[in-house]
Amino acid sequence: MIDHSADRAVFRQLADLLRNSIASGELGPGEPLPSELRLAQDYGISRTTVRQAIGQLRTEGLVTVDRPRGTFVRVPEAVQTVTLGRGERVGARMPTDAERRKHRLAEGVPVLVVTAADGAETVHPADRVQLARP
Amino acid sequence: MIDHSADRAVFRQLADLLRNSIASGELGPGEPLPSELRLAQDYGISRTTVRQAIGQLRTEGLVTVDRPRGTFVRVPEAVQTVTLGRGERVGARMPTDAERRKHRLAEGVPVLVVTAADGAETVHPADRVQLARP
DNA sequence: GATTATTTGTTCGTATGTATC
DNA sequence: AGATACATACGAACAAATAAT
Repeated sequence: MIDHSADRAVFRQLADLLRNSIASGELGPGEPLPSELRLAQDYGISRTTVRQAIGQLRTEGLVTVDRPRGTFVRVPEAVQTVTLGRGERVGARMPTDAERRKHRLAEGVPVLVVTAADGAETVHPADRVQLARP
Repeated sequence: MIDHSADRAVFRQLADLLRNSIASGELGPGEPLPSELRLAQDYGISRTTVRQAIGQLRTEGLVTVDRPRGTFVRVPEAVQTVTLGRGERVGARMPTDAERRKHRLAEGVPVLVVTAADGAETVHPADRVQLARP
């Protein structure tokens, strides 16, 4: 499973394995990942390396951590559709730490930024909002 | 500058300091951050903790790393505006590791996902593309 | 061109804290 | 109370790539 002589870093290899398990449905939404200690023992690597791999998946928005219960495959949020006004433009970026706390955003979730004609910006959590052209 | 007795983790405090320096323009686009070793010495913390702070800024898309030259404040990309087709919807999410490499996306950059009426999805790098309602 | 110094990347180990079961 | 699990922080070592001498 893990190839220590490979070019790709061990933590990236583990992230790939876990990502594939999620993509294939082997690890479904809401299901827990094995604990960090368990993964470390199973693959014969340190807990530090396991945490790097899980950190990768967190930044990708694939898993959420409920400390100290465990790490779980993210469950998709209900998506609300917002209609775009005339002449509005849409961009996306990562929120800052302060924005994350303010809007209670999960890790790895971008924000949609809607810029009105007058330059006013509105921010929407990208895991709960989709924008539609009428 | 750093309060070890504070509630907020040391690496988050350092991330806040650096983020403020960037927001204020004290550290302008393209300018290098002090080296990890330098930051560790200046603030009397370990390099591990410095790396956590910089990792935070990387996931927020504020800095890019050019190894081993250093870590730099990100320079904004030229934005291309794409017009939305009729009935198309727009979402955003973080790219997977594979998508990042495929589209040569920098860290901390989300993708805009345009879903057509027939369900077909198109992906745009959010640092170079803005969507407009005609 | 070769060597050295610098800087980030990866990985290990250890310890302590905190919240949950 | 005790075990479990994630968070934070320290230290150390080596690799790899670039820059400087």
